[in-house]
Amino acid sequence: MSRMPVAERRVQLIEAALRVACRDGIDAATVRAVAAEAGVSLGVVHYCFLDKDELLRAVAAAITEQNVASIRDIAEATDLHGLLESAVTNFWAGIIANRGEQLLGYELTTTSLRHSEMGHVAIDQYEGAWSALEVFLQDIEQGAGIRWIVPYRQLARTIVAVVDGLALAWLVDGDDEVGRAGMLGFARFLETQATPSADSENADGELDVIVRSAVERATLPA
Amino acid sequence: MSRMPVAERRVQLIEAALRVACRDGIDAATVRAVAAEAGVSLGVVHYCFLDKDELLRAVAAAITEQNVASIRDIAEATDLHGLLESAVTNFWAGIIANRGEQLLGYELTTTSLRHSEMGHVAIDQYEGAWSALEVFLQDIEQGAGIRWIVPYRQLARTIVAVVDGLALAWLVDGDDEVGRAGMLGFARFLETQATPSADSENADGELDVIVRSAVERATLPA
DNA sequence: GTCTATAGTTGGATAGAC
DNA sequence: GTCTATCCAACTATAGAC
Repeated sequence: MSRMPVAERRVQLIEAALRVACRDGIDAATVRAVAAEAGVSLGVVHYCFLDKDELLRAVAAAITEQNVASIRDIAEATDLHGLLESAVTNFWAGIIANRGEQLLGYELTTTSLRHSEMGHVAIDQYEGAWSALEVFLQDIEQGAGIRWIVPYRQLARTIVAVVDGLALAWLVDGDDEVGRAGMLGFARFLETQATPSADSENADGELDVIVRSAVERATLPA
Repeated sequence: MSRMPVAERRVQLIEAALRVACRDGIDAATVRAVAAEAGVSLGVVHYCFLDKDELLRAVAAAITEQNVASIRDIAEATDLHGLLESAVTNFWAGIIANRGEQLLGYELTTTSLRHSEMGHVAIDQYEGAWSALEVFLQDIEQGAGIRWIVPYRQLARTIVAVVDGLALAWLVDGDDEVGRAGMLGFARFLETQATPSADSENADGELDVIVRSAVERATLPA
């Protein structure tokens, strides 16, 4: 464990803090617990980070980056329906596979909103998610040959809000299936927010989507 | 301050704890801080409550009851559109008027999900909201002469999820107007989940609603 | 019933040996 | 750079005086 460059040591400690906080909650992520998890002594943490809050901010940044990355990793598909369905399914699977991390995200948000030492953490979390989703929505327009009928940012905020709500409810009652159904229902709603783009290569198939959706009316269950 | 029945003293302490926690966050609601806020000495709190967690559980119950009550207090209106619009507007106003309490609700939820001592708090919060909304949805059916085309519970869960998501985003970025717009957009979506009931007294007017909504497509902004 | 005093823990941060 | 020892603050909880 000895003789390690500071930069490397920092990532080691951030990973240890992430493990502890995901497993036992943000309150359990004390400097002592993180040091023990990383197998280093107490002083090392204070040598690598100014104080506990700087360590927690680094952990929050790591989680946000991870969330943003998971938004980018979306399966490709030819039509809008299949694309949204697979995107939503994959995204939900990523959530329920990391309960501790998901919960930690909300703990970090509320902590940031209370304590000024945690400064911009909450804003960075949401700004990161909103921005990544804007890019994602633009990519879909290209890939599926559609145009969104509401502004990117507005739609991005809606997606984050619905996912947050479904994730919170799932954290509380643990019902995987209800959550998945809610996400799929939301995907159907999203279809109604798209219209075939003028320069679409397969405008006919896409037109079919928008017509169906207007008739069937999207059910947005949870 | 002296000579007060225990039951009365308990509500006094719960109110003090609520004030402190709303103002400074759940971590700041220590036994000491609550005692100081209530103007009693440290020992009194431990005399009225078994331990700190019992006090916090009582605070959580008070908040949940308050939330449930705010769901019941909904302005009356003749048609579905006006009813949903006023309900949503009033509800949102209640949220942004109590930022601290709203944030405390999420702090209590995450705390409950981590610490077994806080036991059923999170479940009680959501079960309470879901149940109250089920009753609300049934009342609307009577009042507006409609039938919901999805099960009560499912729709109730959707409402809680969307409100949670919008409230969280508002807590982070503080944009009252975007939040209000999101709520109103969601109200328009809810209209598409209703159909005129067979025994409606003014079936013609209600039919108009469902036809409009199917054509205009609900925009659910945030 | 109420208050003071204090026990017993925990955790952030630092000083100083190695 | 790393570890041990230690300080100091804040908190829960209780014991015992009044």
